[in-house]
Amino acid sequence: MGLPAAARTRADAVRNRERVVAAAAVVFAEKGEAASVPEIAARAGVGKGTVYRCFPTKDHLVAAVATERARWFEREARAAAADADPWGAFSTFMVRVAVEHSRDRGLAFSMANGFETPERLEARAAANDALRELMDRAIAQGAMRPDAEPGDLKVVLGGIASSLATAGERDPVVWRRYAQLAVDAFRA
Amino acid sequence: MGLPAAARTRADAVRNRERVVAAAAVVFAEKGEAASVPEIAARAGVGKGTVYRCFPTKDHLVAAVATERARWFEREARAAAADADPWGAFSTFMVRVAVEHSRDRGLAFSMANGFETPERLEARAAANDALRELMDRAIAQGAMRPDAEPGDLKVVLGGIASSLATAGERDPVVWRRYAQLAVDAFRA
Amino acid sequence: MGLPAAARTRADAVRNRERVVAAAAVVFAEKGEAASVPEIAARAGVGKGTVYRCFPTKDHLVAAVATERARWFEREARAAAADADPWGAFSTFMVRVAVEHSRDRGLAFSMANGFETPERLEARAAANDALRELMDRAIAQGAMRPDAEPGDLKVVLGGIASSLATAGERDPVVWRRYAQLAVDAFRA
Amino acid sequence: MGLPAAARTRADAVRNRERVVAAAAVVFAEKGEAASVPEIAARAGVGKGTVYRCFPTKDHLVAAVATERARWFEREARAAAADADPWGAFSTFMVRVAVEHSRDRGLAFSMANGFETPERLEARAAANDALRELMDRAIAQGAMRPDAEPGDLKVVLGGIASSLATAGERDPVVWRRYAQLAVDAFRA
DNA sequence: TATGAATGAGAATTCATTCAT
DNA sequence: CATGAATGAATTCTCATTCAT
Repeated sequence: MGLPAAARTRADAVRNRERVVAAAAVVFAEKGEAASVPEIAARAGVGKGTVYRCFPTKDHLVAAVATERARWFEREARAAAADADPWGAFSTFMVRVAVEHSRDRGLAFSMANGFETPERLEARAAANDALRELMDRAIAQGAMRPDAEPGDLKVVLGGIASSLATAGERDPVVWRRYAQLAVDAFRA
Repeated sequence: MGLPAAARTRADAVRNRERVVAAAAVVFAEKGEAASVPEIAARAGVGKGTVYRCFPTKDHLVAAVATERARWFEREARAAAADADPWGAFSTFMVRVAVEHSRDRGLAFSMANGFETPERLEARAAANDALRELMDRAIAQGAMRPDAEPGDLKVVLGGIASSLATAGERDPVVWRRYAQLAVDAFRA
Repeated sequence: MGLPAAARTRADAVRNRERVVAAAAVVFAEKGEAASVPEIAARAGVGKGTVYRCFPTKDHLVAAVATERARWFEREARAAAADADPWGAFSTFMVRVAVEHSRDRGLAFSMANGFETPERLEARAAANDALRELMDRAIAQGAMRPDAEPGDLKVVLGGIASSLATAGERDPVVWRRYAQLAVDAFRA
Repeated sequence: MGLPAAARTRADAVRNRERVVAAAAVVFAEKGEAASVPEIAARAGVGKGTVYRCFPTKDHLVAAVATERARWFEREARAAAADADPWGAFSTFMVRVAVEHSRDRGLAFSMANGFETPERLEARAAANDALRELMDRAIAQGAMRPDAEPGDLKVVLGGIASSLATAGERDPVVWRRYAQLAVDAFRA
């Protein structure tokens, strides 16, 4: 009873899709651009074919990872916005993102590569909006330089992330330090 | 003529080595990680075998390019140090490095990859010293945050570079803007 | 309603089988050897599993298409036999078959490939008989070479068909020309 | 002394190239379109890479086989032209070609597939010229239908060949019979 | 010593076929 | 039964590296 056959079958498929995306995130984190589909499939515990069933192309898989990341990014921005102090909110957000980067070396890679699917564009736009709100408040407060833009943050923080990720830095303390450096770059 | 055979041979070898490194720099600049040994050899006008005679591995070749870059980095730092104003010197240096990055897509790549040869380590150390001098003067002047270190610069600027390089940004004006952002991160 | 469950089910199965064969014929006609099971299933509006329920192997499906073709072949031969003039009947038949080939790129393929099922053998034998009758009358009339056999026709016409099909020739006028050439090969 | 280094090295390469083409001809003869590069390489006793070194694409390899065939075709036509009787020459040529087909099942395939390289086009044009001469003489003699063209022969004979090849017919007697049938199709 | 031919591991991708739902 | 998700063998092609000439 309950669900139609199609929906039930999908439970499995969706679960596999998620496993593939998760495995891809891990492998990208470890190998960067050199990650191969066979390895991702192996890590996910599925056959290569399954990966290609979910994602027509490797780039689509990268895009899926990136989309997931953009959504997480937005959630963090919205959560940070709860802070009453605009500059504090921004600062907190940056540090949180940096620390997450220290946990997932693939974050930087996946955010910079892959096919631009509609979902990805949408997720990115939403994240951008959330971030802009965060920044606009800090600018209105007078704490942030008036010409700052969300894109700047992606370049500066994303760059730092890829730099530390490449260097293999895993200590969150270090990441925090650089997040602060990045935050300072946005001071009024 | 005048020279003994051995000397002539060695002269040839050195010249070949240089040609290969130069060609590699160009190809890495154009193709980034996707540069292949055959293409580098062709650009250098030598056979693949010659490349492998000079460098046991592709990674050693990357290291040679990176070494060259580190030396250039040092030269730039020493040149900037000529400026009487410490903070101005630092700022100039950053912008120059950033603009060079905008011209050479392979710079970020070669600085982050490849085997760590002794020459490379040495060149890196020398560049580091030059940079530290630049920064120490700015700190003494009171313009730069006291806890800044050369490594920070590599993370911040190198990160921005890899970020912009990945995005395919070629406009030096944009690079300059981000260089300034990076400079500001070091303000006292 | 009125019918017992088993009968209804079987009716469904038969209908599915027909849909699959029809779809396969269309897809073979369009793509030739490159036709894939997924595409055939999609065109038939059924799942891949259903195709494999009807036909244990892709080759069995090809055989089914070929069987259909053999039956059509027989019908054409019988229809042509209605012509009072034996040689005219033969000639008409050849041209009709050739023109059909020009419309269906998969005809030559399906007639030359696939598993040899009993139905297929039977259909082929029936077609052969019909053709032999057509030819025997032409031989008796004295218009056709006495040693001609149905198999000859398959070689000559089928060969021309595969030749033109491979070349991608779609103009029925051209096919007609070659049909005439083939007919002449059988002149007494 | 004697040859420059480049020419000497090439002796090996040329020999390999020929081995690859020969192996390809054999494998195409056996498997038709289904022939794979790894199998061809194995048969030639070389690595896959060597095949791709000689031929940038599988289609280029097919083209090389076809080019070889076209040259052989021309030689046969020129040889047959030595016969004083035009119709006899034509007839002899057809039979010879047919019998060769009976020995090499890949002939038909390779003549109908693959990339159109300049060499191939040239070889084909030359074969065409030789054939046209043969046919023009037979037409002038009054033995051949005046509208016959070299292209017709390719369709008719090539078609018969692919038909017999597909059927796996290896008996030269049978091929001769069909060659005669084909010849008759060109009678005035 | 320089060359580039040869090699083969490995990557992306497709598709016939099986099987859990 | 029907479905389509999963599988993995096979294919084409690339490229770092070795080695005969």
